[in-house]
Amino acid sequence: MPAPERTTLDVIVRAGRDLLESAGLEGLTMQAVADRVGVKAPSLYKRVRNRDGLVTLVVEATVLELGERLDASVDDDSADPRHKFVQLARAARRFAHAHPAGFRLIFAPRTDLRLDSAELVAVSAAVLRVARELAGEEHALPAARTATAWLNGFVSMELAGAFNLGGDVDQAFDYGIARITEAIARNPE
Amino acid sequence: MPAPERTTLDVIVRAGRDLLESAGLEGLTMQAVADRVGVKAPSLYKRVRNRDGLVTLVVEATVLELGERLDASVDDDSADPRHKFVQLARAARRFAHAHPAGFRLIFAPRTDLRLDSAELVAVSAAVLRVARELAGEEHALPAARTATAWLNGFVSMELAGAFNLGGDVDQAFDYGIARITEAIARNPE
DNA sequence: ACCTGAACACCGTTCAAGT
DNA sequence: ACCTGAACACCGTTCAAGT
Repeated sequence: MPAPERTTLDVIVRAGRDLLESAGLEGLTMQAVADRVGVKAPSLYKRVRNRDGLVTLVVEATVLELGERLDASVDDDSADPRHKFVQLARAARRFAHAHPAGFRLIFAPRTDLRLDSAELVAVSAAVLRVARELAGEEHALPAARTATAWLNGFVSMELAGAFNLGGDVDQAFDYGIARITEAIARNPE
Repeated sequence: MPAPERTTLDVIVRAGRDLLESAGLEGLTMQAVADRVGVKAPSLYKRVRNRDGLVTLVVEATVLELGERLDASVDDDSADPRHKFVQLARAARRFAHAHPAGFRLIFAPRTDLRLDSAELVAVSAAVLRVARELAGEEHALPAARTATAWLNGFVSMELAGAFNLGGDVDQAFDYGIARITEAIARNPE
């Protein structure tokens, strides 16, 4: 009486992420996930506590991938922290465009859903490193927070369509990067 | 064969806003709203197209109130645009703390829900006015966008608990205001 | 040890029937 | 003209029964 495993937690989370992007959070149903992975809905409860648990796993996977993308985006050889900061910001925005629903969920979590601090640290690592170069050791944390807040705010407003009123959004983004960089840099010139 | 009106659209929207804050978006159900206003769920469809329509009305009412609060927060007699900006930012944050779920919904809208530009203009009016004083006529729009993005980002991160890692959040907010003001002001000194 | 069908509670929505 | 009960489709979740 063995029992063939007909799916995997990884496959389930992958299906969840795909559904989130293609059908929104409300389209991420247990039945839809089950269909995708070729199983009946009740079977999912063998790998996942419940729907909220699955959503949490989806968000965590998204945060982890974002962290990797950010890490990979900075050119460590560069001596110009301003340029590194631009690279970081552009990479984050690119990720948000590629995974809008997942990105939104990171900072607009459902009431009950709370991110592990480990994951948050993972995303902040790259930002903190560049912020340290840019603002100096003792201002690194507030500088990183200010930059992250602006970036998150800009992108979520963009995704929400709040910039429809005219003007080139790419240009507005670059303007914002320049201003924020200047604001947090040690010696703006 | 008349028909006594047993509720009002206003009462329904009010109930929706209360439920949103006390029970979250998923607690804002047609049945819960119906219970609150003393009617059965199907009757709500006389005043509201469907649940999404109700949520839209709730968000619009929230945006309108935020706009009023922002307008009321700036001291028009003051000659110091920097101070006006601080007042604006603090008022927005106060509003977000008082209506966290509603505030989140403004810039993290559901997929299908789109804000009327009229409402967006209402909120931005006060911000644009101060931005004009601060950054000059031709930089007013990008300055207002940069400031709004930071503010929205800071508050949503705060509401999401992303600042738990230590440090005084009030202090971080004031630090951020100062930096952003400096970044968008015409003549930072 | 995993999978499924059946069942339950709950939700959004429609509609015929009441007043 | 508004209100309601009944009904339907859909969802999350549990659990006994299969292999």
